[in-house]
Amino acid sequence: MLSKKTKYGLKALTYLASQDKQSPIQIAEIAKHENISQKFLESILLTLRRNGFLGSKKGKGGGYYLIKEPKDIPMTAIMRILEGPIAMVPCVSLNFYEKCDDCPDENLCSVHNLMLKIRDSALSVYRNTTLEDLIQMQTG
Amino acid sequence: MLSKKTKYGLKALTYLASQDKQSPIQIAEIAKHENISQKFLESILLTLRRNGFLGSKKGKGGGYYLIKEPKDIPMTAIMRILEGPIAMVPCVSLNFYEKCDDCPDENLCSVHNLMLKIRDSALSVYRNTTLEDLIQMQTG
DNA sequence: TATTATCCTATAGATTTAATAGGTTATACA
DNA sequence: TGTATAACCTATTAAATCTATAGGATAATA
Repeated sequence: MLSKKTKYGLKALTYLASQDKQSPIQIAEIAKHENISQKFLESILLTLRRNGFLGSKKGKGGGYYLIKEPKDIPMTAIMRILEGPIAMVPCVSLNFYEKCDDCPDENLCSVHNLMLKIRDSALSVYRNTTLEDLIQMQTG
Repeated sequence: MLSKKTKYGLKALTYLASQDKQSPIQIAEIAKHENISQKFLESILLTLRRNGFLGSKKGKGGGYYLIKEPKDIPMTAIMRILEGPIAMVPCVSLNFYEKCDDCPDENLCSVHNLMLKIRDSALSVYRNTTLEDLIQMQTG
């Protein structure tokens, strides 16, 4: 299951990316528009800022804004920050690898090899999809 | 994340499918061979039996055995029973569809459309992989 | 009738997720 | 300079889910 955190984060990023003006957008506006708990969204946007996706400005007229061009933000990066590993098991994860406690030999593990395929299939989607593509999907 | 339940279930099925003899295999043997808690595995095999994948026999010489040919058991079926929906969000699920509370229009939701692609990519793997293929993967 | 092994329900413990609380800090502007 | 605004930050709670275990009931074998 995709976590609400990731879902809301993606929606917020899409909303920010689809704005014409480059002035900051308030959390409250995004939360209202996307039907998200404002406090929860607050913590999500904070994470995205700390990881270099968003900039922010405090006080009146403040809010959040994208730091990079939507076309330069691949889904792989966003997913890894919000959702964690793209792989379904740590033993096939590129960025979060961990050996299984059971399983003496990964190469002989049927689950390992199946999940390798699943990982690759997901990667091929995420690697070829940027935030800009997400906006396209939205409108068409 | 793939649940332990699914992981263990897949390992058990692979183990059963890779046996030469057609006599029942005891839970204890599978659990030992695959380093799985026997009681936990018990409940998993029970689920698989109730869903028509396994047959069982009680008493001495009893155990579990496959009902169908490994080549006739697609991963889609196993995953849906053990792990639940293949889709990461209910709104793109073929077998477990649910509308999102937020989201007035699915077609305009970027998350929806992204997860549609992810679902399709996973489906293409699961649909083209049977239990027999899992054994092949196992041996290299 | 004793032994074996599955069957079945309930429940406990652990972990993760989702959301809230409550205040702090920085900025704008009158 | 003071007030309103809006992000910043940590901690905590509430709910859900996952993992595992307990303890006996049932059926088959010999």
